[in-house]
Amino acid sequence: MDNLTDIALPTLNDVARAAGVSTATVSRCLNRTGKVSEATHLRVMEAVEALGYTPNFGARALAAKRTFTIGAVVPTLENAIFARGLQAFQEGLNERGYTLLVSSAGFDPDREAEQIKTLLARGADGLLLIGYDRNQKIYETLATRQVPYLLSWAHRASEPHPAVGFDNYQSMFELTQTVLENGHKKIAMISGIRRANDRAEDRVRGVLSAMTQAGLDASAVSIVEVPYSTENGADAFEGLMSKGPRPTAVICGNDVLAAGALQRARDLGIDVPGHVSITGFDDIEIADLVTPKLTTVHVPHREMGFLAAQELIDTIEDKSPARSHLLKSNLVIRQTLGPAGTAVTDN
Amino acid sequence: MDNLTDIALPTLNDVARAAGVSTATVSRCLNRTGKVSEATHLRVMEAVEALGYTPNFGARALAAKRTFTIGAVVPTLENAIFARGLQAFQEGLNERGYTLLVSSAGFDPDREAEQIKTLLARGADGLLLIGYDRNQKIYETLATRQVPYLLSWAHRASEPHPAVGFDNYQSMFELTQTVLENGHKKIAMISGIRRANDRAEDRVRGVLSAMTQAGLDASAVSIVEVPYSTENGADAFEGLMSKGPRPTAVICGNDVLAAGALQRARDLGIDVPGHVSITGFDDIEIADLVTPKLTTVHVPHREMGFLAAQELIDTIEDKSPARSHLLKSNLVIRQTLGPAGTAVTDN
DNA sequence: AAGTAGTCTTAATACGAATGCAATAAAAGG
DNA sequence: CCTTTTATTGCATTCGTATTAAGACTACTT
Repeated sequence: MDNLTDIALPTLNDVARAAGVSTATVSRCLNRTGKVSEATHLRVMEAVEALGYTPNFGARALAAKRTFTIGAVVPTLENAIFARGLQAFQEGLNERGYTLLVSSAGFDPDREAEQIKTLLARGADGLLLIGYDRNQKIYETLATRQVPYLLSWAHRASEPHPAVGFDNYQSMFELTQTVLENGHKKIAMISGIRRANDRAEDRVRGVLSAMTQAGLDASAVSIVEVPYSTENGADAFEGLMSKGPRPTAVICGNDVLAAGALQRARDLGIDVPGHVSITGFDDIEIADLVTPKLTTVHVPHREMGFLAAQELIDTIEDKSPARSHLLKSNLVIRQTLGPAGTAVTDN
Repeated sequence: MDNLTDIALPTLNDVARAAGVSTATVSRCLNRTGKVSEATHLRVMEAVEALGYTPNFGARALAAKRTFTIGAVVPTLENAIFARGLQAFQEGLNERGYTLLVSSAGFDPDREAEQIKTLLARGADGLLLIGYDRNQKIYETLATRQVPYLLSWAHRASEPHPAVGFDNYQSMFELTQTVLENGHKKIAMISGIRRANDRAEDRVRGVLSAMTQAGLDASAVSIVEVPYSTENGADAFEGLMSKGPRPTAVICGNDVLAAGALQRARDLGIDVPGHVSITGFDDIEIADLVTPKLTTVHVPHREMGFLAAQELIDTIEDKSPARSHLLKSNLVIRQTLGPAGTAVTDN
């Protein structure tokens, strides 16, 4: 009666005994590997059911050196765009019998490295990482241990690492072209922190490059760099509007920053897009909910997540090198972008 | 040269050999358990560093029957409110050396049960679950296996399960009282699906109860039940406004539904709060970004996550039964709630 | 009837880390 | 200098599952 206080989980052995077979046979039943007669299979499954047996994950990983687990390290889960991409990724994995292990690194390279190590120690069969920028050592570790990995959320033709993503530079380049076509000449940008973040970096480059190509002075663009948050977007916007000559368009590194900018514009009584145009990037739900609706770049998050899942699993199972895929983003013209100079300058 | 193709990870054994000690000693160094002399400790740590050793998670779990892992199953990660609460929860866990394993069940009870099983098989030392409503069998399994668990996001004095959360019923009751104080009599509600969701259920009860207490006919409240999404919120709102006598206030089950309703109101040219008042629940970022800003109930997500982490770990380590904590939510009066009957009825 | 080719099963071992118990070395006491 | 005591360290076993090589049994061929 005393040892009722520590009921042990049923093990393979228990199932084997209950079914009157060896553990090897039970194992084979559960993994659909090798031949097992119909009758035995049935008997085993009944025992499994009766005992409520669940395989011990640790033991299984130890013995098989496979976990059917994929690890993903994202910068943050607080931005809906990653949460959504991950959702699709997870669906893709589940379809093929894999489980997703997520962790977020808070845009901190050291924490990312740590999380990757943890994921590897947990026996992840493959890894999904966001973007290219990270310590070279991490890539070396991955290569040494022969862990299949895939980068996402970015795609640079010049990089050797396999990636399923879109071109941040090109996307922002095109958005900026559209802004310029609206007659804007004084442009400002609110960017995320570029250090250790190739996506932020590429987006800034896209803006500057479009300026230069249009014959404008790229160095005249005021760039404010802040961590992604609405609060920071709002403050950065206010800063831009309060000192020096006002820009007629503020290009934001993502929708979160843009939403913050828009909110502050409203609070300050600055008309958008009458006085200032604002653009975002990502096309998260919020872009369509704010007033006026945000002009932004739609990122194919679901497609990206799904395709990444397929590609990564293919790599793991075929042991073939992963292939890169370039997906298309597209402009979503809504309401926050308007022609320059239609409003009276109240400065 | 051939076997360079399959480089094995360093094991405890490798470290032991490199440091010239036994595996037992290395293990003790790594776990700060038992006595190890300063000198050996140093030597071992150097070997660990040199080999880039990381303990094998599966093996460790198998031998120690502890994983320092907490599993959490949330309905969805697409709603920012869970993502944020989880963020705080994770921080609380990390502080005490635990790791978080998240999975989302998409509001599907069967998937939730499945995810719980998976988490247990993975050796989670404890579980965080959202709300009370789930199959009794799950609670039985948890009790049998003696897995510490904690519920969150809800708190009902009447339930025996340990929970760190707030009172959904009471919160909505108070919000509704405030709505009624604004003179509203014709109320409608857009709720999430109530089946297998005690939070949604309690929120509806809160509304009806406040009506009754104010001497109004609760059965006159039109309740539309839809899965949480802005799209559904928008459609539900349009439905409410197009048939029958229009309500003067629409109470939404959460901010996502409310944001959708608000968006559709704008698209239909219905003034908020002039013609209709709208309220939300959760107080996610979006509530402050939409125009007009959403009147809602602020949920103490960070406090909840943090406290849940502490409580759960205490339970695991002290093996004492978990204690429940009732946290306070509070009304956030913004702009979408106004007095009833100020606008001309255009119906 | 015996050999043969299969088909199923089992016994035994490996996987990597933790830990109770035994052993050793060093320090203290006499 | 020998006996106790104490501080470290090592040996050997354990955890639960996968898997290989070998054994048992069946059915078939000749």
